Parts: sequence; C-alpha cells; structure tokens
Amino acid sequence: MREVSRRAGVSLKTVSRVVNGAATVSPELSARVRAAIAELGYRPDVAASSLRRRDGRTRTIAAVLDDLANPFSSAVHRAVVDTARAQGVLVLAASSDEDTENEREAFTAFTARRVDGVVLMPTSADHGWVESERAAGTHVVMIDRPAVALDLDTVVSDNREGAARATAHLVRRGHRRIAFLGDLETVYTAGERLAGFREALAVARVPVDEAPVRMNLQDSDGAERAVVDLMSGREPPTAILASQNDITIGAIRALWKLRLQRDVALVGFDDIVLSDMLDPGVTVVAQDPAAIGSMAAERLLRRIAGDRSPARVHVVPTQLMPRGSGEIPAPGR
Amino acid sequence: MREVSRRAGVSLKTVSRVVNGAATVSPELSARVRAAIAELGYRPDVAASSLRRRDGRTRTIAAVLDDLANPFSSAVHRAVVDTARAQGVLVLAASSDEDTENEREAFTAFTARRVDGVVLMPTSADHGWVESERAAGTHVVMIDRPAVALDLDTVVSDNREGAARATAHLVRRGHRRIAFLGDLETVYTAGERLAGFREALAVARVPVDEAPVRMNLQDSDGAERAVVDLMSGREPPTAILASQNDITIGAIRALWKLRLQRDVALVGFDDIVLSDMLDPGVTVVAQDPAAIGSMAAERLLRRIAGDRSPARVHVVPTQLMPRGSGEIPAPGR
DNA sequence: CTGAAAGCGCTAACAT
DNA sequence: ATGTTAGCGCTTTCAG
Repeated sequence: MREVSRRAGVSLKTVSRVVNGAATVSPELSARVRAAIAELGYRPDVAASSLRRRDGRTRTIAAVLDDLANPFSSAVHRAVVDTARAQGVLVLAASSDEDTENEREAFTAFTARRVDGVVLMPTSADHGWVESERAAGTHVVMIDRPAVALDLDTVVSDNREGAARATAHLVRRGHRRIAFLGDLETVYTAGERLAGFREALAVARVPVDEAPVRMNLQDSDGAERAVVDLMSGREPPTAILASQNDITIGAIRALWKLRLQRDVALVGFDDIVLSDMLDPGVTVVAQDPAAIGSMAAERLLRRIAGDRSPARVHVVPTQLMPRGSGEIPAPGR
Repeated sequence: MREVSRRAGVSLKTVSRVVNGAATVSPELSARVRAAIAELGYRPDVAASSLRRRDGRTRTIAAVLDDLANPFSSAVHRAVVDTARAQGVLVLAASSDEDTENEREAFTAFTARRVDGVVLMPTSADHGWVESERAAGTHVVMIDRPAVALDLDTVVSDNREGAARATAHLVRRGHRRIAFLGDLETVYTAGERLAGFREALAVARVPVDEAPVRMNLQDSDGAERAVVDLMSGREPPTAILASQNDITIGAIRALWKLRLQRDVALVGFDDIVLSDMLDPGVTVVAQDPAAIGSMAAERLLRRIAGDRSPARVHVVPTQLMPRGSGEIPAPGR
C-alpha cells in the first residue's frame, strides 16, 4: 500500500480510501491510485485491515460439523459457504467426528483466528465453554442439534415429527412390532427421533415395550449386525425405522442379505443416493441440509451484523418419501 | 497481551516468548505469565502474529473444489482438512461449480486473506493467472487435473489406465459396441478417460469409430437421456462406460427404467454408495479421494515449509471393483 | 535471560 | 478533499 501511495503520489490514507470505495476522493486521484494498484499488482491485506478496523471483523466464519465427508454434513457445509460468500465472508471448516475433544479443539483454533462466528453441530457434551467465547464476541449458531441449556440460535429438522410420521406410516400398514435403530443415544437427533417414534406408537395404542429399540449403533456395520440379530430373534420385527443415513444403509444391507427386503418394511432417516433404484425402493424421511445450512449461515451473519433480537430455534420440515420399502404391509394383512 | 504483561509484571516480549514456547524464559516468570494468561482468559491473536512474523505465514490454506457437496470433492476436502489440522493449519474452502469466474473469484478472495497455499481443482480454462499469485508467494497444488502448461505439483488419479482397464474388462466379455459417456470434454479427467477408453479399444483391435461417444453430459439427468437415446438407436451398444459418478447414476437410472440392467454391461468411474446393493451390482473404477486429498495437502504444506524441489505429478491408482454390471457378457456369448 | 523501541499493513481520529 | 499521526496485537531487532 505504501508503494502504491508513492507511485500515485498521494498519501497512504487516500489509497485506503480508494480501496475501500470511499466517496470523498476526486476522480483524478482515484484514477491515479487505481493505475498504480494495477501496475504494482497490489492486493489489499484483509487480515491487516481487520486488525485495525473499529469493528474488528475478519469477515471469516467457521463451521464445525460432524463429518465433512458425510453427505448430510457436506451439503450443510456447501450451503453455509455459498451463503457466506454472497456477503464476502469466507468459511473455515473442520470435522468433530462426534468427539468433544475434536470439537473444542477446532472451535478454539477458529476463535484464535478471530472468526466472526461459528456454525456448530454440537456433540452431546456440555457446551458451557461456548459461553465464554460468546462473551468474547464470537457469535454461535447451533445446527442439527440444540445446545443444552444455552440460549443460542439453533436450526434443526423436525426430528420428532418426522419420526412420528414415519412410524404412523408403518402402523397404518398394520405393523405393531416395529424396531427402532438409533446411533449414540447421547446424540440429540437420535433421542428426538426415538421420542417421536414412541409418541406415534402411543397414539396408535401400540404397546411401546413391544418395540425393539437398538441404540448406540456406531456405523453402518453396527446397524447391519443389529438387524441380523433382531431378525434371528424369537419375535422378529415386521418393520424397521432407521434413524440416520449410515444406519439406514446398514439396515438395507442386512435385509437384502437376509432376502427379507420384500417382507420387512423399512423407513430411513436422511435421503440416500440411489435408494430409489433399489427393489423395493427405500422409503425415507428426507431432511433438507441445504436449507439448514443456509438458514444457519444467514442467522449467524445477521448476528454478526449486530442483530440483538432474542435467540430463536428454527425448525426445518422433513419430508416422507414413499418408495416401496415403507409401504410393505405387516404379514397377514 | 498487554494486559497479561502488566498483570504478570513483565514486558510484552516476555509474554510473547512464553506464548511461543521460547526456551529462554526463567521458570518463575513463565509461571507468572501463565497464571496471568489463565486469569485473564487471554487468547493469542494468530492473525496479528502472522502480520509481524518474518515468514508472514498465516497457517491457513484454502481449497477450491468443484462442488463441496459432491461425494468425491467432499472426501478430498475432508482429507485436506485433516492433514492440515495435524500441523495446526486451518482450511478455507469454496466450490467452483466448474465455472472459471467462480474459481478465480474464490482464489482471489483466499489470497486476499493471505493464505499460505491453495489446493485447486482447476476448471478447464487457462490458469496463467495462477503464476502471478505464485510469484507473490502463494503456493499452489493442483488436484484431480493438471494445469495446462504450468509447472505445478499435481495429484491425479490414473484416469487413463483406469478407463483402459475398465474397457479391456468389457472387451474381454465380448463387447465391441461400447458406449462412452463423458462430461464436459473440456474437463481434463473426461478427456483422459476417453483417451484410455480409445487406447484399450485400439489394443483390442476394436474399430474405434464403432464406439458411440457422448460427451458434454452435464449431470445425471443428461446422462440418463443420453442412454435412453443410445439404446433406442439402430445399433445400440452392448456395454457402457460412464466417466464419473453423476453420469454413472444417470446411466443406472436409464438402464433400470428400460429394464436393460441385466442385458447391457455398465462400468462407472467413482465409487457410489449402495451401488453394490443394486441387482446387478454396479461395477466401478473406484478413485481414492482421501488419498488424493491428503497427498495434495502434504505436498502443499511441504512447499510452504520451504521445499524447493522440482514440481512433481503424483498419480494415485484407481481400482476396478467388479460387482456384476460390468461382467455381463455380450449377447451371443 | 529480559526489555525497549520499531514496525508488519492497515484504518481511526483528527487535522488541514 | 486530502494528509498526518497514532496504534490494532503482535514479533523483530538490538541493547542491556
């Protein structure tokens, strides 16, 4: 910048004004400065600028998601990046892998870079530590799961309703022994979906204790084993509700291997590529990760811009996509 | 930092030394400083630090990928992030959507933040402009596709060999009319895979002009239409080689809809979730996006650390995964 | 081993 | 409308 000012024969401040598009520069000087900038190939240093700026904004936010390679998280991430970019804001990202240590380490690394805010898909642990960061001026929006006892903007799917709708869908086809497959029970979404499942059973007057529930499934392999185990039990379920994409994939693998895919009904959470091409197609409760991501980014950017309104929980609707597996009737029906 | 120094009753510099783990601080002072840091909840400002540092490193890199929500790109991205994090380096990212404007805009935004380097999945356009950034000290590693006429580190799959192997696999089963489905012909990988396809045909003495080639397919819908069109032609192919994940998905949809999935052989590029569960399973040439991403990040970090060795092209092997669709023999065989 | 002063690239506050 | 000075939070240089 100094070089530019010398070359254009003006003061540093004038160059700054031109770079920042201040109106109070004469066209002539402005042109001279622009020419110097072009000749020198000068690029303003955003970091240095934000160091001195009154608001201290770095125009950078961060996203801490479960797994950047997972279809759900990566769709969320892309939406966050696109929404931020529209306002000239850049996005740093990291995966937590559902591990509190990773989560906190990533968060800390981001705040050390003075990001203006963070979109956080929180692990199940306590997030009291977020408060101190918020006090330091870093805005936070929770995504996919609310933070326990924290007054923060939050964007989630209608997990409970989605699961309840899927369950009612199965009950309507005569199923009473419906198995629920969930991941870590400490994960908020798993709990909500289980609650929705149970609510729907209660409404339908299906004894809840008849329903086999398998929680803490870690991945698709675990889910696959759980289904094989369930189906070889004394009273195997006639339908399955799988609470998440990896788990749905495991359930699919198990049913197909057991050649039960036409006999046992299946509804999964999260849409899965090609699941409509299977025979039968897999009925799912689809979430809208792009909507979740852009909504979260928008709230965050608004907060950064100074919005002081009370924190809100935004619920993004899910959609039941009947494709065959969820429409298999109970035996004898 | 100033507050910390006052509280600990030492100079600014001593605090700096403690924060940076310099050995030349007496244990006593060091302890006092640490206490003050804890009491004040002080967090060093990495950006301010890199502003003054001699090497000017921001310990931040960037990734410009085709589409952060695509399974291939997101797997690459995750590997880049994980590799960088192991060295305390953060990652900014953006999608180019195969658009040169987007690509350059993202790249420029990143260099304006003074990232130490960029992992770039280049669009097909000329990348001469990258040179000026490199001259300014930003390191660049190309990924998935080499830059035309640029002497840059590059990490790619063995596209040509992978396609040739897949083609030979089909020829071995008696196919002679094999269709090739590619995306934008300007995209490097599409060209390489087409070249591998043609090479393998030539080796097998299959007249290349018999092979229907459909390029410039934009997405799975386009691929689906192309296959429907091909199959309704006068001399429909007996086998299909699809050059990329979205295109493979389109081909799958078309064959299944036409109920030709057991009659027409199909090999796709890129692995696809659940493609092994279809009937028949879909044979693919699987790439290794995680290896590509971590290798690219490693080279980039090494360059940033000062490695001045000549640029290298690193080729990551692909793997043919026979699952059924690629093993369908030609009619009358 | 410790500290004082200078300055990284930029903008705020106040001149002029 | 333009310039001057100070200083963001930190590290460097150099002096003790």
